[in-house]
Amino acid sequence: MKLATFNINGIKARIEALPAWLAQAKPDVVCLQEIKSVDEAFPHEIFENMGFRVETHGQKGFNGVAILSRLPLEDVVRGLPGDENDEQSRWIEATVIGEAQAVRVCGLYLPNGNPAPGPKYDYKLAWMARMKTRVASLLKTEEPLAFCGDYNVIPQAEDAAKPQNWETDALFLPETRAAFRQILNLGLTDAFRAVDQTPGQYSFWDYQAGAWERNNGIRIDHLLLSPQCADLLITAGIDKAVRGLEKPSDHVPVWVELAA
DNA sequence: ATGCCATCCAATGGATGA
Repeated sequence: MKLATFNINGIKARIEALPAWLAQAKPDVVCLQEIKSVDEAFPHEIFENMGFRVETHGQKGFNGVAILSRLPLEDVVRGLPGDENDEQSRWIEATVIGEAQAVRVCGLYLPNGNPAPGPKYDYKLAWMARMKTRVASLLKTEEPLAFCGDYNVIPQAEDAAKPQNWETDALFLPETRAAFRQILNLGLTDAFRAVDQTPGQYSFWDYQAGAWERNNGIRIDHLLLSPQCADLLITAGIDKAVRGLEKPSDHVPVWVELAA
């Protein structure tokens, strides 16, 4: 099973680039973030005609996540449990029935958190604490789990071209990285780092200031795997070239191949 | 660099993003 995550920065704006990447990369399952669409307005048919089931958890204007899958999906959950007052659409789960193995796939769009300190940063840290609780709960099932999405976390200095520029940013503050490590330390594996320890591998380049041309990027899109899922890991990669194509998102797809 | 660009919603500008 090829499983990918891709922050598309608006489904309407990516209505040509996303199908083009799907046709080329041929993933079986894709977690999308920032669809920036309500469920009713999401263009299901385009993807259904390509053989994908479509499950969305949308919101007007911003945020919004979705799962596209060529494989059967069961038990879809929308929204991160733990705060019934949270109106933001940032979490969707489904069990993907692979040929050899079912995998519980969680697609997530972790809050940005800037400016820090402030209420947006408080929301980010609270969201991460809720995610930790959800991960711990799912780990008890001992089924293969994959947590895929835009984490808005730069895990290490080697994951940024200019780490000094991010020292006071919500994506790289020590408290952010500590909260990310707390989730990892439940027993998750950063799939990309399991297969590639090379510094300077990025998944986001800002639209501004020629960030792409200067390779001024950061690695913030991650697939974290539970122990039973990490045992299925064959390989992982980042589709960097997508950033240089026509009308790109500011993020590129990150993917894993699983023996599932 | 104080958002330089991009997207969305709504309306010729504001909010948001990382």
